[in-house]
Amino acid sequence: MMALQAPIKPSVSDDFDDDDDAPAVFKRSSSTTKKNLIKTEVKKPPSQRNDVLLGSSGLHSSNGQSARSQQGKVHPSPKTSSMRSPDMSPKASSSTARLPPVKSPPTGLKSSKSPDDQSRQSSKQSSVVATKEESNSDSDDDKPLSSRLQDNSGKSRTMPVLSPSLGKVSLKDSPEDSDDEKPLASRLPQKSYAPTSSNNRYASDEKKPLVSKTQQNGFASSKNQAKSSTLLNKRPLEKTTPSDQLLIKKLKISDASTSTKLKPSVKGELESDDDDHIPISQRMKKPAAASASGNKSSSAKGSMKKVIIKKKITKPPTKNFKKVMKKSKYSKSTKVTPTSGDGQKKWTTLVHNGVIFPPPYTPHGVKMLYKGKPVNLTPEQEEVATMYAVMKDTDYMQKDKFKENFWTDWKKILGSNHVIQKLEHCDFTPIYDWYQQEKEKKKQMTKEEKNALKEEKMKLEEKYMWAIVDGVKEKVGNFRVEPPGLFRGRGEHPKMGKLKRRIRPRDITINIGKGVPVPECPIPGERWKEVRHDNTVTWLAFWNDPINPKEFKYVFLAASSSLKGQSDKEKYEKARMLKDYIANIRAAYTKDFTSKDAMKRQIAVATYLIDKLALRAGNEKDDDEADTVGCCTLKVENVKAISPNSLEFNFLGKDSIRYENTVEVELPVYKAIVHFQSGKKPSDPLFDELDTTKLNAHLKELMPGLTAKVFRTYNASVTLDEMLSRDTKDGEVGEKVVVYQRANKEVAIICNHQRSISKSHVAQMTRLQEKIDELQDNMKELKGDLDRARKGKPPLKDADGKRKRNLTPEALEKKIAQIEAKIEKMERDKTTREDLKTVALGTSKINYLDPRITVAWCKRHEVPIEKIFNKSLLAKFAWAMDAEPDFRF
DNA sequence: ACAGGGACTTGCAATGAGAACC
DNA sequence: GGTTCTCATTGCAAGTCCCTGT
Repeated sequence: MMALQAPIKPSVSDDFDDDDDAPAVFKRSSSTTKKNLIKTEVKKPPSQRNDVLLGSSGLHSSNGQSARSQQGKVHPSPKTSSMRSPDMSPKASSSTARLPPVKSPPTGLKSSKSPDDQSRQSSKQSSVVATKEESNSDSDDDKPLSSRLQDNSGKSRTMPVLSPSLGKVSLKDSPEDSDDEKPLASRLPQKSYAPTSSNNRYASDEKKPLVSKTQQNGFASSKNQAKSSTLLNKRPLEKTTPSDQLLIKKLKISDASTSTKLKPSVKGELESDDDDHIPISQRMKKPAAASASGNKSSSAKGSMKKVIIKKKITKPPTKNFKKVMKKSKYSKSTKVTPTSGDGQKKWTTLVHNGVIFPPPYTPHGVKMLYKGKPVNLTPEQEEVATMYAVMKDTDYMQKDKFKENFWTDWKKILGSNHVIQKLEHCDFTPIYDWYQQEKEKKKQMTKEEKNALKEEKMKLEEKYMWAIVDGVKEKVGNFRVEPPGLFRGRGEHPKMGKLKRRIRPRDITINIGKGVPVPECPIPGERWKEVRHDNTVTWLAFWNDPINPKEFKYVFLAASSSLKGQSDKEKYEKARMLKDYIANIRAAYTKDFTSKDAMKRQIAVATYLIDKLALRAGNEKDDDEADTVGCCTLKVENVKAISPNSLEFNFLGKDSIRYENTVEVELPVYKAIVHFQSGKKPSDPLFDELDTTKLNAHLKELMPGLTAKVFRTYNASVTLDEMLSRDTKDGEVGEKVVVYQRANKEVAIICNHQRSISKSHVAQMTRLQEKIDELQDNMKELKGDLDRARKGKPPLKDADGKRKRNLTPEALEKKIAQIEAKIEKMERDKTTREDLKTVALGTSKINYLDPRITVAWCKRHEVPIEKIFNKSLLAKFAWAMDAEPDFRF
């Protein structure tokens, strides 16, 4: 509950500023999350991910290594899994060396009934397989990538896109639900602009359900459209074009032309907005369009137009307040501008209301015990004690580092003469119990009460939710200032448990358009640290992170905004561009595996790993962060060479998620790794000549704008595109969705996106099995009845001794068939669930899979887009909704 | 070259809300 | 109609990578 908030008093906070520095040394003992723990502790089976939590309870076992030593830490034995191959490039497989040989057959989810590991493993393999289909494998692998690649490229590529499709696109015939109005507006524009490829129709307001709109527009849903789409399934053959280059350039270029925007906003609009709302719809950046089409520049500019929409709002009664909108005056025009590059102008006018602060702390007065006796605490002291008390059943309480850091900070607030002298003698239970009660009370509130609260909160926050960027109303992402709390670092973070002090207005820098009113500081008597008018950045506000004052916390627009959409699109365009370069890049690094120049050799091998395994770049980290690594920071101990040519990886990556994988690599790579390791200690860097700056500088020579992370996007999207086109068969929508999920899962595995097993997983599986058993018994009985019925006998009595209805054999057969189908479906669910228990599909969907692949596939196969994208993804990917059915990554 | 500031993307977990279930 | 389950949304930590000043 809210109890935790603290008064704005500075006190707490200030003190801590300085001490961030925690001790440099820390041990990495247990892992933080369960996962981690587990991972470490348990050894898992083969699959890479292994890890996850199995049983663990949360204890941590610490291995106790010091940070530095950490390097030396030992990991559990790795398991080998097969790997997946990275590249799944379209054709893939074969050639790619990347892929490891797979042994097992691919198969889908079904197959995987096996136990987890297995399944997981299989899955990976499957991927591989897939790719390999043709397979062959190994041999090829070895071959020069280039060669393979070439193929790839040749085949699949499509470069197209550029042209916008005009007609097709969006249409939305369907009336919108509620707001027709809006939609129209939005739609119209699109069409009109058509040429641009993407126009975003963006929903204008987030408030409104984008979904609906999109849906409507959407393709799949409507038959008609669908049809049309189906027609074309062709994929463009075009090849790469210079356009790419342009694209790149554009990236850099600033868009000078900013377009016009419509009415710049006026001041106050936001506030007032009550009346208006609605946003804009479409905006898209034309740039995109442009990009797509090769020359973007010119066209882009020209095309802008603005649309204005007016709408009225219907304010829904309370329930939907969220959706309420008003008519908006801001419309969006399509403006050109790309914005990508840095230094470039990102906006012309920017109006917003700043940020909202958490409420001050309200003391609850519940006394904790010290050596069994109640203690009086000041509100400041109580606030921090409560933060700690509330974390009683988290894994953090098992960590000495957490407790130590907390104690250090809390002690400062208590003062040296306080009765409380040792954390061990503290008993926070009374506060914990009070907290649980509050939680319970909250849960018990009636719907009306809950709604009233919600509405109240909404009222308070509404004005902060929106910004007007170049005349268009856009949702703000995180307008709430982070409340004070105990820092929850992931993994063995040396600063876990430290007090994250309250942020005050004087910590915050506001960025807003010139000439518009500066947001009023919500806390009387205080003021902002600074007000800037920097239109080369997209943040609306920032403050220094209290835990690490060198870092910042920014307030940005929401993912659904056009600014974000634009850069998202650029990201994918860059990854698509890589398609045209990948063959040469692979050829080049393959050649350098044996270079005499050590740095070159390291760059080659690192690039290979990044390409093949989708590893992250691996920037250097400070000692006051969790000890995790990426490609460039791999340590000798993280890779084990297994003769004749396999590498076993085992390290903690981003978020301290363990990466475990054993892969067969090309012999020169194997030899190079062995060489890099020779004469080094386990904790020494594997790539001693390398860092991400050098690596990226090199990549940029191969393709403009290329950096290590582009490979992840590329491999993820290529894999999806390929699997979808290869595996989608005619059939029911549900089956197609399964194909999609399978591809999505493959990508998640490639990217090592994990999630912890839910607490109820086992119970759920058990329940499912029980149901299946029950159905099976049921079926057995029916079969008996069927036999009897065929012989003209009446059915036996049921378990309760009651008489059953006398059914005809036909009826019984039908019933049996139904149950069989049901059982089958449940078995499938069970497998899928088991299979996905540690795989997180969401991250790749949000960050790595080009939404146009999905949109095009949905159009081609008449799958409603809402089956794949939820409401927020639809909003985020509004820029991709008019992808042509034949779009290929 | 390089360290470090700075801006933005990516990622898992916690929350919350709605759907399914009993 | 309340409870449990699911899935979407939010929160914020943790990466990547660019850029600048020295």
